[in-house]
Amino acid sequence: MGRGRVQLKRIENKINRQVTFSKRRSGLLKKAHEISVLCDADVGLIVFSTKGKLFEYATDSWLIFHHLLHLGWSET
Amino acid sequence: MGRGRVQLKRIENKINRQVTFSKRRSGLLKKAHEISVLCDADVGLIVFSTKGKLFEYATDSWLIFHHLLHLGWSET
DNA sequence: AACTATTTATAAGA
DNA sequence: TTCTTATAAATAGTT
Repeated sequence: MGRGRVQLKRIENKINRQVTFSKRRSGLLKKAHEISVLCDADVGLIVFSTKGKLFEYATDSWLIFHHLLHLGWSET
Repeated sequence: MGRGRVQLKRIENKINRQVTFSKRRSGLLKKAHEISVLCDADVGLIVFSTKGKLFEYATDSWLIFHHLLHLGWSET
């Protein structure tokens, strides 16, 4: 989107990478919220910056946990 | 987007909700992948359909796990 | 941090 | 349910 095409490769310029990260993180969290509301779906999203800072969205951690258990992840 | 404005509320029509879920899930996974590549970020995304079917995207589960440990989630 | 020119996502429709 | 198209929304580059 925007004024140029997106090349799906790491943005080498550090400033540009940080700015894009901030913009797209915001958009991603918004869309995670929208699909959960519109489609009544459980969603869990975690995003880490290069520096290890955590950003997350979750509809209901426990529902997701129960889903995972049902899928057989209890032994992990 | 599309031919009408989005009302942020549960789509009552089951067919429309399923169609929207399928479309938006695809878009969300794509954007999760894009931000991870463009911004060199670790991302974990899980989406459950109403029926409990799992869809997911993760850059590297172990990296995320290590991030979580660093944040003090080791006791959960 | 705001602004827009464009690209991208997608709601409806076929 | 896959393809198309009009339009809304996201966002890349700019200021």
